[in-house]
This record gives sequence, C-alpha cells and structure tokens, in this order.
Amino acid sequence: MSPANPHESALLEDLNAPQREAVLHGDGPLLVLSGAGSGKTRVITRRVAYLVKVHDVYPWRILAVTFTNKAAREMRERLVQLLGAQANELVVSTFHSAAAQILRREAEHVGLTRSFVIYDDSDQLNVVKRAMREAGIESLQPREILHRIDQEKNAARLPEHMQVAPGDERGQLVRKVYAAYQDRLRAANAVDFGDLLLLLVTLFRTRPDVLENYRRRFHHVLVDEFQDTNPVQYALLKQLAPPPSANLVVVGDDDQSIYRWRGADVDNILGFPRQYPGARVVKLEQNYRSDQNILDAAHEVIRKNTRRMEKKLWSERQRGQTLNLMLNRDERAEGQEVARQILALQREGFIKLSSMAVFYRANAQSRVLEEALRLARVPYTLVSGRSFYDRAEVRDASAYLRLMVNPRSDADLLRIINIPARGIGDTTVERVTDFANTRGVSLYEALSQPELIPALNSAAVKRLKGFRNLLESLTAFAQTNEEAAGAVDQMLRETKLVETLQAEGSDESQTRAENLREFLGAAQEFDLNRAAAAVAAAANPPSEVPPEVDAAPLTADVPALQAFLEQISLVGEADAEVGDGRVALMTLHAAKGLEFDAVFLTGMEENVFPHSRAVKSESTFLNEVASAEGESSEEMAEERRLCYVGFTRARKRLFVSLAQCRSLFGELRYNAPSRFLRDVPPALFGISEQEVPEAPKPMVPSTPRKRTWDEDDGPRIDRSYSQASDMDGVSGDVRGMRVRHEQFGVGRVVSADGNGPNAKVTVEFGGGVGLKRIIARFLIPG
DNA sequence: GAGGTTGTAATTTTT
DNA sequence: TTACAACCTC
Repeated sequence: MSPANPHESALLEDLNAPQREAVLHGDGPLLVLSGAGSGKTRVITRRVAYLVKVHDVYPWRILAVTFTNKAAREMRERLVQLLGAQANELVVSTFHSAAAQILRREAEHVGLTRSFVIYDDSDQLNVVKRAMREAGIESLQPREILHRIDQEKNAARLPEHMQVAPGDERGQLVRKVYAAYQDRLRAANAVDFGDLLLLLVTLFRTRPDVLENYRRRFHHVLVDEFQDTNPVQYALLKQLAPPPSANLVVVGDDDQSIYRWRGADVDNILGFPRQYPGARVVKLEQNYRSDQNILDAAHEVIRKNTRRMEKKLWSERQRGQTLNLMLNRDERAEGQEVARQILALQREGFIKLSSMAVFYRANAQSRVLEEALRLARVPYTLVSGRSFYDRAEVRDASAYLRLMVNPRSDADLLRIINIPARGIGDTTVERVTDFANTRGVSLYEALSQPELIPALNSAAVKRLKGFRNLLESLTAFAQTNEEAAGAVDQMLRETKLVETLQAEGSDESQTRAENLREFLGAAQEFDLNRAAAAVAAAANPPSEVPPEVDAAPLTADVPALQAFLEQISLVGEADAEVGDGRVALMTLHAAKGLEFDAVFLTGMEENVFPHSRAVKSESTFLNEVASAEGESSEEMAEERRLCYVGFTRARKRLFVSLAQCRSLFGELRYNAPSRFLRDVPPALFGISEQEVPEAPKPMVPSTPRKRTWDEDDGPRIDRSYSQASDMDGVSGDVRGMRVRHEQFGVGRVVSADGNGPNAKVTVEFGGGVGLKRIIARFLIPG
C-alpha cells in the first residue's frame, strides 16, 4: 500500500469520504448501507480493483455475488474496465449461477451427476403434479404446494426439517409432496432453483472438508443487493465467510428490498451488525443521480416505513423541475398521454428517447401502454426477463437438448414425447409412466424395451421404439460433439422440428420456425463467446497459485452444450439493447439498478400500486393487530419500497400517472389514487392541496363522468381526458358523423356495429383511402 | 390418437 | 381478457 502505487490514487480520486472508507476498509466484515444512486456498484467494483491492484490479492481469491443477472453483468463489465484481462479470473455471478457451478464440481457428493439439469418454474409445477398423483393427494392446488416448497427451500429446510404442527394436516400433506418431489428431482438428475442453494448449503454442512476447499480459495466475499438475500443465501455466505471476522463485504439498501415474496428477508441486512459483531458500517447518503425534488418525494414515501435504517439522501444537484402528476380518464387515455408527453419531451431536445422509461407494477399493464406507444409511433423496447426462452417451441428445443445431456430428465421427455406429433398419445404416455413408476426407473429407461410395457398395442410399441432411437442417436451425438451449435443443429435436423413447423404453413408456425433458427443463432453466438474467452484466458498468464488451493475457474471442464443450457436456465437472454433510440418499458422490479433522465410511473392507484394483495393484507393486518400508529403489514411496506425504487430511478423528470378507471380482466374498476401519491407534498408536484386527486365515488359505469377530479385548469396538471374516448358511447345514429383517424385522416361514418368503445365502425375516408372498418375507440369526432 | 370446443379459473414481482 | 384444462367428436 505504498502511496507510490500508481493505481491507488486513480482508484480513489473521484470518491467521496464514505465511499473511500468502504474501498479502503481492511480485513473483517463490512456493511455498506447505500442509498439509491449513491454509487453502490462503484464502491464494490473499486474495492475489488483496489484489492487486486493495491493489495495484490489474486483475482481468483475474490467471489462477488449479486442477486440478479443484470447486476452481475454490470458488475462484471465495470470490473473488466478496471482490471482488464485479470477480471476473467474473478468469480462474479449471481448466487444461483455460482452455486450451480460449484454444485456441478461437487455433484457426486449430493447424489447428482455433473450433467444435472435445472428445472424452471413450469417444469417444477409438472413435477409437483406428478408427485401429488403419486402421493394420492388432490386436495391442494399444485401452485400452492409449489409455493410452499419454495418457501421451505428459501428457508433452508429439507422435507425432514419442515416444522409442521401435529394438527396441521395441510402441512403434513405439503411435506409428503415435498419429499416425493425431491425424490423425483433426484431420480431425474435434476435440480430446481431452490436446490441450487439448498443442496450446496447441505453439502457444506455435512462435508466440512469440501467447504474447507472453498474457504481456502475465497478470501474475499462481496455481496451486492444484500437486502434481497434469503435465509439460504445468507447461510451460504456464513459458511464461506464465517462470523465474526471473515472478509465479508455486503452492500445494500434496506429501503430497496423488494423480493420478500421470494423469501428475501430484510432482517438479513438490518441484523448484519449483530451476526457479525464488530462489523464496520458505512452509510452512503450522497445521491449523484436525481434532482432534489425527486429525492424529497421518494423520502416522503419511504419514511412511513417503520422498520428501516434511518438515512436521508441528499444531493448537490439542483432542485430541478417539479414532478408531474398525470390524471387520466382510463388506462387507454393514460397510455396516450404518456406517449404524448414522451414526444413533447423529445421535441424539447434535452432528453433522448433512450433515456426515458415507463414503469408499471404488473406485466399485465404493459399491453395497453405498448398499444398507445405504437399508435403514436414512439419507438420502445419491452424489457422483460426471459421471454424468448419461454416460447413453447424454444422450450421444446431446450427439452431435447437437455435430454441429450441427461436422458433421465423425465419432465423434458414428457414435454417432447409427442412433439412433433408422432402418434404417441395420452393413453400410451400414461401406460409408459405407470410402468416406469412401478419399476422405479426413468421414462427413458422404460423405453429401452417398450414391448415389456403392459397393454400397449404393436403400433404404440413401434412408435416408442422410434422415439427412443431418436433420443439415443441424439445423446450419442452430444457425447462426441464439442460445440453447442453443432448439437442444436443436429437436434433440429433429426427431430425435424423446423421442418414440421414450416410444413404447417401458417404465419404463426413460420414465426415459430424462425424462433428456432434464432435459437440456433444463439448457440452459435455462445460458441463464439466461449472461444473468445478461451483465447483471452490463454493470452493472460494465470496468477500464481499455492499448491493446496484449487483456483481453477469454476466453469472449467464444463462441456459446451451443458454450459449453454445452464446459461439458458439461469441467465436467460441478454437484455435487449437499451439505448438505441427507444423508450424502455418495464416492471418496477426490472427497473431496480437502472436510471433514466425521465421516468413515467403509471397506474398509481390503489389495488394496482399498491397491489391489491398488499391492500388486502393491510386490512387484515389492521384488523388483527392493534398496531402502533403508522405500522403497516410487511406486504404494504414492500410496496412502499417498490415505489421508492421507482421514484429514485429518475434523474431529472418524474411523471406520476394514474387512471380514474381501469379495466382489469374484463371488469371496469374505479380505484382511488394510490396512497403513495398522497404522501408526496403537493408542492413537489407544483400543485395546491385542493388539486390533489380524491378517491372518485363509485358510479354507474355506463355514464362515464368527465372531469372528475378538478374542474378548473390549474397549472402543471396534465389532463388527458382522451379525445378518442369521446367515441366511447357509440350508440344511436352515428351515420354521417365526421370522424378523424390517426392514420387515415378525416372521414364520414357509413355504419356502426355494436356499442361502446369496441364498436366496429365503417368509415369512408377521403384522400383516396376509401372504406375502412375501424374500432370506435381509435376515432376522434370531428 | 388428434384436434377442436367448451367451460372454468385466475391473474405480482424473478432466479 | 386470457389461459388452460377437461371434454367431445371425428
């Protein structure tokens, strides 16, 4: 640490005092409480770089984990900038990826082989259903059981560790299914997301010698987004970096804990100083992102939560413009108004489309917003987790690939046994399944001699044989082939998946065939990246390694196809490029960790945001608990944090939008304005107390009231009583009426089918357009 | 066994 | 409104 080290000043120069303290912190545990936009990732990456460059810590000694792929990716990118090729020796990944990699190395200790596959949510559900059938349990919803199983796993409990009260029959049933479910996963050489962590923790608990190998290797463990860790993850951290004195650095913000439903426990961060007594605590409260108005609004929302570590963000930035409140008649008007404001901002010229974003609470809200943006010709990208790999045809292809690696995977086999259609129907499948169950073998094994299966006719036996031969051929191919793309290509060829789709001839099937080609493209890209990484690794002389330490990359020796499959399961597709001149649309959860010049937070209504479930839990909570004033349910507290996350994504402009009524699954709902809205002082919106929207009174849906919330045109409120909505009540005689359409211009109504906004209206347009059938809501009178 | 039809239920957030 | 499952028919 001589000051002469040229790296030292470069790594520290643009850090503020607490940031610097965190980077310079020596050995022992450290908790960095890092408010939104306070440079959290910067601190963690600088610290890693500082350890490597100034303290000469070997990069392979450092394990940096986060919760989401996005965060892991960003961390890795920044570390590559700071450390260059040395960054490749670091382990930087999500909890689940890191656990999967370690588990693969140690597979034989936990009853798996190295080629185990990872089941996702829908695979899990299938296994639960089969486990229920096996256990003869029908009284519970498979979904609910799966949820319970997940909770147990998040809490680090195997079936035998479940705490079930003697009289709790449901609990008993859950445990029974859980046990059968685990048996099935093991038999299929498969794990689910929860197993990745739980099996590893169990392994480390039962085999201290194995754990010791990893402790010897990783001298520095750093955790980003620590507020979102669940008990298993925390248990894993404590194993690798045991209290009280290990070099464990956790960075997070209790106010941004938004994964409770997945078992995340805010107490992990709140109680860290107790678990690691003597831990240094550093608070980062200077915000570099948002204008002060935005921070004030966010603070007013979050301060209502009772259990939190007190901190208040401040900014040297200007106060900036006030927030904008957008009142809309319904969700369609909301979409139109968002589109209009986006275009207006763009015209002003200070903010690019690529630094604008539209947030919503639930994915279901996106459709209407997309429609509105499309109509207004606003380019946008939908930022969603893993849509491509969720498509049915892509999942089918993945199922084949997984079988090539691991033919015992029953869930995958069942998925594709009749895809493309090969005449193996439900009855046959059931007979095969029964046979396999009584013999206690996998389906693949059962198919080795289909003639032994009772009650099958010869045609069925023949088809099953053909299917088994196909799988054998593919499996054999996978064993000799070195590349992922080669395996995908061979699989597509032998299964005729693409061919079958193309032969079908519909537009739909063409798209699906193209998706499969894209899937092949993804595999090719994967191979290229892998080759490039290998070249880079070869060019970079590895750090010195003491003989007693295994410092090999965790992914060493994993065959290409397997690595590709793991990426599909755990990482999904890379995020769509944000920034190519498009507005980003995403859920509030997806927004965490991102920032934009302008943010539109839509659906700010009770039962939408906060979500109806939280609203319900709140009322039970208030009924049952004689709570201290201001106390609220954990669910509601989490919604509040989510709102805080949403607000603090905005750098300069924050538009908060709500609709007076909204149709949610068919039904028209009149929701009160979100409680979070009322927590923000009206002055921050540039409005007076009287202009704060009130809960609309229930009204008859057929007579939409207009101008409900305020009658006069006060300043700064963006009203968007959509003009288009004037056609909502298409009724009576509208023939001859003059109307306007975005694309087709002015025309005259010839006839109308039906009533309401969805009535189909035939319009004669001018300008050579002629007759068109248009949905009424896309027309503007006049 | 395949494919279409009707009925019903369920709608948060993601590794 | 949609998604999915059970059901029915060919």
